[in-house]
Amino acid sequence: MERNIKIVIIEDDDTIRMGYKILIGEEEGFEVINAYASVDEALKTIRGEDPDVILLDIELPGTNGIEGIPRLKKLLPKAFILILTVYESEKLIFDALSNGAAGYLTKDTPADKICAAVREVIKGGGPMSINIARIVIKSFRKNQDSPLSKRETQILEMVGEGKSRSQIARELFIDLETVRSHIKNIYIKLDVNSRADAIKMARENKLI
Amino acid sequence: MERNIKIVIIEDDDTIRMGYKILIGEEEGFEVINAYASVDEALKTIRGEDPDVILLDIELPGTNGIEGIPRLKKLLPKAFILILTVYESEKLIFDALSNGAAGYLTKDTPADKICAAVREVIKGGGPMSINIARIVIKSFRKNQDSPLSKRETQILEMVGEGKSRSQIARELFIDLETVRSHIKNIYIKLDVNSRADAIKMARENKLI
DNA sequence: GACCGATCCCCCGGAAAGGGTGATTTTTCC
DNA sequence: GGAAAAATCACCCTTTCCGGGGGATCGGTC
Repeated sequence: MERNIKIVIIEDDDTIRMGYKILIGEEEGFEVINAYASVDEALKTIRGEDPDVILLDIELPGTNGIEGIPRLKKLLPKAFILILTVYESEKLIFDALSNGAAGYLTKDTPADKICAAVREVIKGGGPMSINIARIVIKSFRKNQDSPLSKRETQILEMVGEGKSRSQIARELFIDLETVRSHIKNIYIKLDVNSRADAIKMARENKLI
Repeated sequence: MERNIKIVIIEDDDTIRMGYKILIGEEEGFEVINAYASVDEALKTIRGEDPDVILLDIELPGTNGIEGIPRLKKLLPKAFILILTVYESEKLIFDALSNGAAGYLTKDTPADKICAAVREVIKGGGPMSINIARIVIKSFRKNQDSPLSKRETQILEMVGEGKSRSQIARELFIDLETVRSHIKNIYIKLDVNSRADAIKMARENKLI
């Protein structure tokens, strides 16, 4: 028989915290070794508990969940952090994942699905709630009706890589003046007059 | 009773194509209205078939799946495209999703899971195989042990937004010369000597 | 005391950026 | 087949920026 999966819960709402603790603890193969009401509290003693997975809320008193991720990771580099929250904003999801969260679940997830996600994360997966996956996929999607032509898009991408006009000209085997023309047209279409503004506008509208 | 979900399969391997066609067709509520061996073939007649979901392979003769996505989307803007492939490279996943794919499944997915993914996609979800979700999440993650200091990272991010030294200086309320020093130090640490190379290096290593 | 990070200062020359105004050719679309 | 859009190249101009070199100071940290 395999060792139980050790879980720590960090969640400020008493009812929810205790609910999860009981529900997940009942599951075969899981062991909830502790449940904290804040990251700050957890940081004091969590090291010795050496959990496999940390279920982490985002809205917390003191250090919030997003900021908590790197701190927890520092203490427990091998632990997986699973975000468990009501928030579904693109920015929070992005911040959580770039800070090192291994998965992102919303709070409407039933206990058995949470356990499935925990198992998945241990196997190297990246569990996400359905609606989160939708947002993540959407964040990749380019705007299908861009005002820019293919060539313009391509050149703007290169501008976004920090390349100079002459570098772009060399790489595309076209004249420096041609690159200039394209960039000028891009500026007109996006109604900007600098590289920085063009990049910003393009990223905001997912043109690149 | 609800209308059946209309599916078109585009897959070049005869065996796999027929297999999916039969297995998915058997499922309650699904109707496989056609199965093509290539995108080019499909583009000719798929419009009239008006499918709800297109299951699309990537490796195909002629137009490949990635290039096929925008073309299919153009004919059928309301259809969802689900990638079904053996490939798990970050670039392909990224390209597929940015071209407008609604989900990404690997070919080890059993037929009933494919059907579940189809239902999910129609409800606005973004189904992904477990291993794909892992790669997607990993693509967000920043390098936790960057050689750059916080300030340097911040400035490099701004460089990546196409901002000039003086613009960065203004926004951070520091001297132009200070920005210079930071950028010089970034160049030394990353062993580069231009903005473009610094951005490239930083993105490749997920420092920004 | 040594080291790093953040801040600021000076030199230099060449390259790059952006604005204006044009042209030609090829592609695409109806 | 003809109009529109896209892609290509040209030359005018001024201002700014870039990267390389050399420094200094101050406050932490180890």
